[in-house]
Parts: sequence; structure tokens; C-alpha cells
Amino acid sequence: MARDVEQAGRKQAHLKRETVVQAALNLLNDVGLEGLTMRRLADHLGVQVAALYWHFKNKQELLNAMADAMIADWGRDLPDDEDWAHRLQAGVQDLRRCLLAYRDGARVLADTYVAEENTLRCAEILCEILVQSGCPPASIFNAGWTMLYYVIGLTIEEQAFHTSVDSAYQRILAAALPSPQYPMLSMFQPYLENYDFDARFNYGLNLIIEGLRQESNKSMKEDGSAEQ
Amino acid sequence: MARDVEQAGRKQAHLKRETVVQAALNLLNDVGLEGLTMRRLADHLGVQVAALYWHFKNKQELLNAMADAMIADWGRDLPDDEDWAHRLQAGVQDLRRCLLAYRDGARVLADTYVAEENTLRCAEILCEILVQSGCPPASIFNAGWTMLYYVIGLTIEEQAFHTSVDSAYQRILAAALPSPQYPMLSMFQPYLENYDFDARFNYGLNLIIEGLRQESNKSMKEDGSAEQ
DNA sequence: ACCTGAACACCGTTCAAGT
DNA sequence: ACCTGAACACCGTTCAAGT
Repeated sequence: MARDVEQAGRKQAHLKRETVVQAALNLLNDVGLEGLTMRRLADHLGVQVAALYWHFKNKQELLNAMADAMIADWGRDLPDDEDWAHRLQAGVQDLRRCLLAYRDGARVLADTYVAEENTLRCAEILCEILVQSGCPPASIFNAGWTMLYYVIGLTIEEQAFHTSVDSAYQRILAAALPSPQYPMLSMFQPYLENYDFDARFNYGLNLIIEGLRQESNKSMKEDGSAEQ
Repeated sequence: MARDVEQAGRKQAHLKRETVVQAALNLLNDVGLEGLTMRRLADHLGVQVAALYWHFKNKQELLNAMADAMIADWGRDLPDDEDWAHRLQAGVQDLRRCLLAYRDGARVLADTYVAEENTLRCAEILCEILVQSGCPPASIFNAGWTMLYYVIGLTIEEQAFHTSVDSAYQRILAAALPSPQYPMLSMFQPYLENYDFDARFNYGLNLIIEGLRQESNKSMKEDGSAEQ
């Protein structure tokens, strides 16, 4: 147990915000968001619950810090490419990687409204990439939000799916189909039961990027004709 | 108070699943997902907490039923259009309407894996629409999921934004910008502070649909050449 | 069949008091 | 400055017992 080592012979653990956040993320992987309680976290740190409230105003503030820490290593290996669409794709894929690195990571990010270091850096770089599409600023921001919402939405479901113990979804689905009431769902049932989230994610991401590329092409053409 | 009326002179309230679910949805609008507790719900129904556990195995099962009930009136006014893209757009917009009808509605749906009546009907109709795009079945399902994830992701953030009391996001954002560390965010700050979620939603939805339309056109062309 | 009463094992948060 | 001890006002869930 970490706690034995931590407080051996000491009266105060001398917590740092950073170590608390890291311990919380580790605990998250063990017990999930539902099991992540202030008491359990304090236990793991060899400290009383109330001690956490000296470092964090409340649980939400801790969750905010966790969300920002989760994307600390975002964008390490972005390709140094000339094609903005390719860089964008890699960036959004890497965001999903960050969320998948921790159990319920997507829900932590979704339940959170952070504007701290890593989040801002991530937003800055995504803007940089999107600017190169040549689309107007309003579109750049809307497109950025679209990517973010899509990643969060998909990854929440993906992580909920993986941790659902009894997989009630599959049980009920199997009971309901095939049925004459749902001809489409019955006809395509094998596709409904395809749970390859990587493929699912990449398909949708590509859809969004292709939509954006179209607008980009239009914008470029208008710029070109304006210059002539 | 409803509870006074409900149990006046009676020993048993004779709850139905449906009335519990509806009371839960009403309570959700009053107190939000965080404030929605079994005890409070029991109170509103003029009943002891334990009574709820005769009708629902646990809180999650209640939430599942709430999620399905939330989209009970989905698709009422779908246009009887010949253009699949237009119907698709209307359908996804209507899904957002359903989620926005209840406080934290999107989070309720996201925390849930439902395959019950309304959900299946909704999926069936969306498939019907998507089939008319002429895309292959795998694409149809992936595209359907993409829409769903996008709506959920966006609406979670939208509803979190509206109910965030202190709006920490805007506070921290204002403190961080403008800054030479974030040239893009600083340059486009007005766009960052645009919180028109309707416009944001419709832009991204259109992006996805345009991407899908491209694949549809390709599929149609291949079909045409195959017939010749 | 449907609900009550009472308990169990937890929560987040606060705050005086210690060092 | 940083943490302990103890309390407050809650949770979800279970289960014997009532009707």
C-alpha cells in the first residue's frame, strides 16, 4: 500500500495538488468515476478526507484538474505534415487516445468546464491547424467544437459499453430483434452488433473532415477569384 | 404539493412504473441530475423510498426508463420529404429538442444503455432515412452513430454551460486571454465567446451531412455504372 | 402484490482544534 | 500553512414486517 510508505514516521503528508490529481487519476482507473470518492482518495494518500479540502475547494475542482491533467501529453506526435486535414485527423484521434487512457475519461471531461493550461494549449493548436483550411473564423470554431463534441460523445458511450457488466444493451437488443416491428434493424442486425469503436470513430471523423474539406475548397476558390 | 393530494385517505399509493418515470422527469427539471435522488422522488410521490425498489431494480433502471421516455415524442413532425438529407437533418434536430426538454437530458441519455420501445423506433426510422442515401449498410450504421454521438456530446456541454452557476469557464477564459502564449485564441477571442449553440449545432450537423452526401453521390454513381 | 419502518454502509462538506 | 477529529446532512440499497 502506498499509504504505508508515504506517511512512515511523518506527521504531515505534505500533499501537492499535482500528486493528489495523479493519485485521483490512478484511482479512477481502478474504481471508475462512480467509485472515485474523496474518502477513498484520501485513504490512498494516507491522509484524512478533510485534508483534501485544503487543496481543492470541492470535488468538482478536483475533477476539473483531473480533466486538464488527462490531456497533458496531447499532441506529442502530431505529424509535421503539409496537409491540414491529415494533421486534424491525427489530432482528434490523439484526443480520443487521451480519454481512453483513463476509465470513464470521457465522462470526466464532459462533466467539466476547464480553461486551464493543457486545455488551452490543445485549443490553440487545433485552431492553428484549422486556420490552414482557409475557412472563415466562425467556421473554424464551429468545426473545432464539432470535433470535440463528437469525440466526447463517442468515447462516453464506448467506455460505458466496455464497463457495463451485464451488458444489458445486448441482452435487450437480442430479445427485441428480429421483429417485424423493426424491419430495418432486423435486416441489418449484424451491423448493429458490430462494436468496433475504432472503425466507428474513424468513419465519423472522416465524414466531418470531408464536410470541412468541401467548405475549404470553396473558400480557397473564392480567395483565388478575389485575387485575380 | 402533489403528495398531499395523492395519498389523501389512502394506505397505498399504487404507483405505476409510468407515473414514477414521469415524476422523475419533472423532478429532474427542478433539481437537475445531481439533485435527483430516490428519496426526493419518493417524497414527491408521497411514498417511502423503499417502495421505489419494488418497481425498479435500482436507480440505473429508473434512469434507463427516463431516457427512453424522454424521446417518446421524437419524430412527430418529420417532413414528408423526398430528400433524405433534409429528413435526416430534421430528425437529428428533433433529437436535440427532446434532450433539451429536460434539464441534464443529454447526460441522462449518455449514462444509459437503452434498447427499449422508443429508442428502437427512433433507430428504425433513422435507418430508414439513411438507407435512402444509397450508402452501404456499414456506412449507414456508422453515420447513424456519428449523428447520435455528436448530438449527445454537444447537448451535454450546452446543458452544463447553461446550468453552471458561477460560469467558471468564462471567468478563467477571461483571465487567460489575450496572451502571447495563445495567439490564435487571442486573435479570435470573440468567436470563442460566441455561445449560440443553435448555430453551433446546425453548422456541425451540416458538416456531417455534407460528408455523407459525398459518399452517397459516389455510391449512386457506382450503382449507375454497374447497371450499364 | 405492493408498501412501510428501520437499518446498513456509505457519501461530500464544514470547522474547530491541533502542530 | 497544512492537517486531524469529529460531526452534519445527506445518499443508494436491503429486508423483515405489515396489509
